[in-house]
Amino acid sequence: MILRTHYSGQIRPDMDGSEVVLAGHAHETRDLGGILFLVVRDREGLSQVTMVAKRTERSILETVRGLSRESVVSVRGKVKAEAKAPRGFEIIPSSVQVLARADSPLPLDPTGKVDCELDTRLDSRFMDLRRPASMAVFRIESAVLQSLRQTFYSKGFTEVCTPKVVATATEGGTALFPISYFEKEAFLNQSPQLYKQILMSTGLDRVFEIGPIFRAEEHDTRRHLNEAISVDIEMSYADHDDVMALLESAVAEAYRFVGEVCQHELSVLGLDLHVPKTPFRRVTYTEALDMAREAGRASMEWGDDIDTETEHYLGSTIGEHYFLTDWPAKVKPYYTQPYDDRPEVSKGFDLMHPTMELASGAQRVHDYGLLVERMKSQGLDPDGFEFYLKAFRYGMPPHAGWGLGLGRLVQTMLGLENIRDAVLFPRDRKRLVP
RNA sequence: GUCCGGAUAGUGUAGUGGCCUAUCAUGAAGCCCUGUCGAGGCUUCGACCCGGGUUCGAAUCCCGGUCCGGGCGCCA
Repeated sequence: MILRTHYSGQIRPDMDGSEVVLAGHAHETRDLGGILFLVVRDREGLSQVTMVAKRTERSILETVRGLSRESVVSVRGKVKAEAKAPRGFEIIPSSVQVLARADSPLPLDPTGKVDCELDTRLDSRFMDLRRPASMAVFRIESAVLQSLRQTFYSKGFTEVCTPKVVATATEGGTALFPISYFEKEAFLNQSPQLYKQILMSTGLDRVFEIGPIFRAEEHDTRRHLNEAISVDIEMSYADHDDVMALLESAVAEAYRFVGEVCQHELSVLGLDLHVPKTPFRRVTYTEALDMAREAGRASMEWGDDIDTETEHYLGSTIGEHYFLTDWPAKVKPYYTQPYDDRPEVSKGFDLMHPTMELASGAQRVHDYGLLVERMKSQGLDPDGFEFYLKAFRYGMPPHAGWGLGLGRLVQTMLGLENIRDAVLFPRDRKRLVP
């Protein structure tokens, strides 16, 4: 049984006369009485199947007339070049099989004739993804992942998988999800940070991980989720400048690659992708604060975290990707390396899109004594971190790294209003299903 | 968490106290139609988030709840 020989995108008018088998969803049928059209949709597009009533087998006509929208069909037939047909060809069927019948009414309209709200779409995500514009986002996301992996492998990185179930909640200030782990208390990990760093003491030197992170924060915005995919790297014998260079080239290359391999998806979305120019502008925290103050847009003191209003002002002023560097040490985590000559300033950085933060990273503290001291000064108890600190006592190379939010990268690349559009099955404060 | 806005057929919407037996589109069922491509024409079906209150009368006003959207906060 052959259920498909060609996708829609592979059929062309010059295949006139050849037999093909299409399979997909019944996008719509148009019955004009004497002539009947069935439009079959697969992941590459639409194909029209044409049946002239007088010249078509009765059983085929009955099957197609009884077809509910979105039923799954397999159509065997001959390609006929036809100027009157969409895309210049149509299929004259010799058989039409219904592989699965769809119920009616549908939870939303995949043809796009009637709008639907994000919440409705997410409730029936399987059906939403039949809309070409929704599917295109995730085929592009896949290309972004492929590109990022290619970049990392080409630079000598090893892909790793670190645990998502962890024992300690003392990693930092963010809220973690507690879970039951046999007789013990455990948590879902908020970041692979500590494990990436432990791996730097092994001599593996360059690692990356693409995996989920979990944050139990009550945030409820169009750029936050409680489960996200983080693209994380850690690199030995490198400083913050080295990993910023890697980050900007990885991001720019992802844009370039998507533009090359996702032309169909980009045209479905009506986008003309602009590859950001590297190197990205570097703006120090102090410069950013001065810019905002001069414009009367900031009431912050040096040392405060940058608030959303200031972040948006900077983004709209700068207008392209940029790095925010040289953050006050006290607003960055304990593992962020301070400058030798001015310890109140750190080698931490954020990668910013004009609309939001995409990534944050730093050169890390690799000196055991300094790390313990920094932990204590941020109110953490080093005893809870023994599994981590141990790796710093037996020869830890200097290293640096970053974590990049995949959803935000795709969201900003495609100009999506809500990060939920860029995640197949988003998890937020309210949504746990599907 | 907080502020602002919202919730009407399966979906998307109109409707600011009586004109609502609730609009339109899409959909579904049926009929007509040989080139549709958001096909067209005709008929039919299908809805006011939940609970209280005000009023002669509530989809509409008030209170509480639930859910949704946006801003901010939170996000080492």
